[in-house]
Amino acid sequence: MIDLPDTASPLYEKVKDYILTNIGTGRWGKDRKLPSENELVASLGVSRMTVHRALRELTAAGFLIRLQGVGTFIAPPRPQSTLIEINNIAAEIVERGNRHRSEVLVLETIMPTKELVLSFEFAKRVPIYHSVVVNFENDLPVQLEERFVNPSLIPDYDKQDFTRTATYDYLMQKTPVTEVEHIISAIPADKETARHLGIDVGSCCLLLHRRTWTGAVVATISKLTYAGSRYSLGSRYSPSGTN
Amino acid sequence: MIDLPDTASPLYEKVKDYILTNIGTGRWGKDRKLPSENELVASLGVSRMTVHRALRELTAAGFLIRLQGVGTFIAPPRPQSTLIEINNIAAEIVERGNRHRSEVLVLETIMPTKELVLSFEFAKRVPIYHSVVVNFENDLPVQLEERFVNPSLIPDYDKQDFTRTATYDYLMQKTPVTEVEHIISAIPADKETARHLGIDVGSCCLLLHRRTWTGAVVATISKLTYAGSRYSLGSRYSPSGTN
DNA sequence: CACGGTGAAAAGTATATACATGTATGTATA
DNA sequence: TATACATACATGTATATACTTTTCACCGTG
Repeated sequence: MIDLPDTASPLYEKVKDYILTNIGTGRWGKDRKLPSENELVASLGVSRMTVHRALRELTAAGFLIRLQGVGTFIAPPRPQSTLIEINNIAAEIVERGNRHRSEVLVLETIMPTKELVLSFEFAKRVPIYHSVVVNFENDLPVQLEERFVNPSLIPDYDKQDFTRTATYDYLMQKTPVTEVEHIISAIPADKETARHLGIDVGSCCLLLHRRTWTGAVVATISKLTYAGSRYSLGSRYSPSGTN
Repeated sequence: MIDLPDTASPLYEKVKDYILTNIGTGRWGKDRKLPSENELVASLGVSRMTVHRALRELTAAGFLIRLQGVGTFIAPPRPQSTLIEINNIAAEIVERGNRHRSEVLVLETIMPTKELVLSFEFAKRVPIYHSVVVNFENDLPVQLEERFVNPSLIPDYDKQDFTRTATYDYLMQKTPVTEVEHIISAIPADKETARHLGIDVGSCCLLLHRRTWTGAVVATISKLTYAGSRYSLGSRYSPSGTN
């Protein structure tokens, strides 16, 4: 029977520490397989639920991998995935020390097209909010922002003054985002877009398509068009939080 | 008694969804206080441990704040930064079930231009590796990849066969990346690019500029050009790992 | 040898129960 | 009036138990 330290911290934390220490010192490093829950129960003298909680939290934190029916293993060092951060354009502009202004072209309630109903994953056709806003950086239009908003999650969207609060800020304030989908592509500007952004028809634009979820419900669908010559999405990122 | 959806997901997940939805729709938004565990037990007809697990996980994910003896509250909205994951193009193509092939156009050692010396943050001018590769998805060229590589970190870059190993894979294997910088923009294809990607001069392309660091040293500089009509960067992301 | 069944072992989920600990509030007493 | 105590209620932790789901190894049969 192994003794856990006699500190004030809760038992499952002690178990977590015990496991992390054993991983760190390589005691289980051989085939990278940990003792089973029941073995830990026997060797540590705590209940299975407590061991389970410790293992579950370490798994959520990325230290372990668990396979039902097989066992618990030390996770391989994190596979590299490089990330890009997409920020609130209003905040970005202000952060660069420039002036942000927006112009509301459309703010209305519409019946969604069949496509939109599908994108929203609606069971039936219900009215949604629709807004089109142009964002300016120092009086130069840089982004055309079209949004479709689920009224069941954000009820008063159509009554806001988006020349004062950015649409993004309002949405973030109103509903928690649990999931985000992004698609970035490059497209030539159509007549409408060109007019609003003050660029030539056919010139290159960045198109950022975004869907956000709150729980299982699609909250917003956005089409953000950036004048390619005036804007780029940038980020600097430390994969493993080394800072 | 409230009915939870009759899906396959475990009960605590349904409870989490139920709570997130109620937060999203603002049903509890008034004083931002949630029903107590015991109230949820009564209204949902599940055990307290199950409710507790749901609440604990949502708290860990940053949606809730809990105070012992007081109650559970909706957390203030986080400063949201949405992330896009940029993957290895070869792996992405294979994952879609398509065939990946690459053609090496250039693989050489060069003296860097003054601009590159600055980008690499070199103190003096030293030779670097330079490669240009076209990546094909089912024999359709989708990405033109130009890389400049720091030889002090990746010594044998110029001796590799990049029709077999993707440049990305080789680099990731050779040196740990501690930091990544990305800039995405939309540009018209120049003559050279158009020729390699088999598209018209002036048609829209996604340009992804990337620098990677190993410690304080710039390891690679890449210029990835995607045919705008054939490729888009996509991602789906859960801000706080709620899944 | 190939195939399928069967059971053991592992993690996953759900519940009932108990007690611990922290907070707010109301009440009795000095 | 002010302090101390009792109490109710909130979340936090720990256990015992039971059942489910998945995987794997073993074994017998064709």
